[in-house]
Amino acid sequence: MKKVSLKDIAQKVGVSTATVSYVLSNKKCRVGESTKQKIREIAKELNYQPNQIAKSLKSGKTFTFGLIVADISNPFFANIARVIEDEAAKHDYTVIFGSSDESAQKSWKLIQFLQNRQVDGFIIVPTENSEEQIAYLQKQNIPFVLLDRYFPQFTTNNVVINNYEAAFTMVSKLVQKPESNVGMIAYKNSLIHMKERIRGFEKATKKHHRFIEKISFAAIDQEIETAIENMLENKVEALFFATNTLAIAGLKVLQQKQIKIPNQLKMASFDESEAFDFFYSPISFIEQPIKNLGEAAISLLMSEINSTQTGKTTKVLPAKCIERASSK
Amino acid sequence: MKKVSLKDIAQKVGVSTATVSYVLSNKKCRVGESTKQKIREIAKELNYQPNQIAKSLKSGKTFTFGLIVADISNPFFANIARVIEDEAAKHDYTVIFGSSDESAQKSWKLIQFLQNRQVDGFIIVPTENSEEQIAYLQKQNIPFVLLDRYFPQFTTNNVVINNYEAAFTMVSKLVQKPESNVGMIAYKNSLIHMKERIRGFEKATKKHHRFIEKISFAAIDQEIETAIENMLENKVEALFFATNTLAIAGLKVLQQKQIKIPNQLKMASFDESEAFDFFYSPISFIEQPIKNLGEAAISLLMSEINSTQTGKTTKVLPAKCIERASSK
DNA sequence: TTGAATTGATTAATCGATTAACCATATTTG
DNA sequence: CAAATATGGTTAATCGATTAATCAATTCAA
Repeated sequence: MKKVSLKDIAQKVGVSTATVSYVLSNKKCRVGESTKQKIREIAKELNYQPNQIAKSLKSGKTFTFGLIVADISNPFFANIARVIEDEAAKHDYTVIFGSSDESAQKSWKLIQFLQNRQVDGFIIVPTENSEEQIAYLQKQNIPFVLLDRYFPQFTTNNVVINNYEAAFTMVSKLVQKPESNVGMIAYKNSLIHMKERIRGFEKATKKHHRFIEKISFAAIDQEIETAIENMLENKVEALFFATNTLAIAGLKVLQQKQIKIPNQLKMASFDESEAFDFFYSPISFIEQPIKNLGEAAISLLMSEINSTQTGKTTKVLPAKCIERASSK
Repeated sequence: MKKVSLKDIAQKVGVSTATVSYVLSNKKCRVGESTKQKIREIAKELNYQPNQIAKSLKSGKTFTFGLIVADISNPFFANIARVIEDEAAKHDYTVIFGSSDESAQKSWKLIQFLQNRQVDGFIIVPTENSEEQIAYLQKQNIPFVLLDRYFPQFTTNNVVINNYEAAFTMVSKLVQKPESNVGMIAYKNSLIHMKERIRGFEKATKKHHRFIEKISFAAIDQEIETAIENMLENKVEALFFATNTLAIAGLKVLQQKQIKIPNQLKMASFDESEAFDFFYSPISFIEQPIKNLGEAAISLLMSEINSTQTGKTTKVLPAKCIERASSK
């Protein structure tokens, strides 16, 4: 069965499509009450649903946002996606999402793909080496907000957390004994959020012997094992993980090696994970304000779209250190 | 800067938009080599990107699927969404998703929303009381596949797991001592997947004293506590959870009450969770073949769209019982 | 040399909804 | 009573890409 269009209603009522359009869109226009009623009646009877594609073509607006995250199957991003979905719905927007897998190439493909579908704006968790993509969006005057990370050299709308302070605070608590060996496991990644987390770690460990291992996103499982082994060889007494994914992978190795936490090794991590709660000694972690992040992103994007703001805004939200058994 | 259209290229080259369209879509049509070259050149220079909205309006196809899951922030659905995204991309389709929160009303809104955006097909995790929605899609001849659950009274394309067998197998292992008290915590939900899981539990506990508590999805945290307390009062020796969400919520209560697993209480659950691995006695669980589920769903949907199949198909995939310390 | 065939490109309709501009009647107003 | 103003609608262009139908100019065959 083909979809019902304005034309079908117009024919059945015996008026032009224009009249039908005026009535159904409640435009203040001169149409007789009886015709109005009849049109509404028939529209309901045929269960008329306006074709948004046609509307979009005419109006140039799709009421759709593109959301590009690193990986939707990562709980952090899935949760953010959920918040963004809900917030967007409040403004009658839908969300189309895609995962970049931290690959600039995939990210670029997604941007083009979504742009061809005329999304009204983007929320992007940018990958390494995606600077030209950001420049492109800027040049095209497409509204967008960067999330979780950004490029300091560009003036863009950003929503991030205070990575440096959060890392500093957490690590300070973790490594109270000076002169001891301490370690951090991070991603091999030049993006600001990672740099800031490392900077926070370094600031907090000035008086320690520190070891930093950098893992590449694409080969976590392989690289994490050697990284952990190196840490153990260096006899670190405290270990800080830059993300939940790294921590989970690391914990698996530590468990295999039967390292007791926190007795043999104290630890803490960025981000949440249900697993952290159920570990025999609950893992200390830095809780990101996911709901606020999503809300801020949509709010910024909306004001960008409605051009209610001049210039660009960077929102820095505070993360919370949750100290538990693993770091004491 | 406005987007580049066929018209812009046509003007710059000095030909009609028709010619440009023929050249850029590689239609076998009589156009001179020199004009072809020039058009391609200018198109590249202006970075022409076809407007998919316009294409869609003309062709009636959007190369977009609508995916409705219960909750994208649930790892099970997030993982499935990821697989579906990747599989769809292989066929050059995008995915628009939404969360129904197990509410038929929200689900209906999403369906209408997505249909107005002319998605070419749906993958739906149906909620309770959404039978009319399924009937509607059938009447409208819209291609769709039901995932995780389905309605036996409708002949539809379904992709599910063998809930009954999986539950039976797992529970059989869990409750080897006959005559003992055993319990199951499920959702208050009449959908087939839940019924089947309960049926499997009942089949495996014929010779036991069994207790079943049913929790409503919207109030897990409140209801799970009393449910667990009831179980403890009834002195159950083994407890089976119908989903990972229930298990996680239940474990939190059990931990509060300092119940030792499996010494005081053996347990197992449906679905995976990272938390299961890190619990002091790793939780036994039923592993769903997420990748296969997503692949099967897209594969069915594609063959429905290309009408390469007659009639409807139900794919039942086997789930795997992973036995670990918690159930021994 | 004239009709047929080939080449290279244009015209115009179409998808569905919107909306400025216009056209009939009917009703007031001066 | 003629001119002005409402009232109730219709026409046609538009958004951008596609494509059947057509046209003009050239080349070829008879």
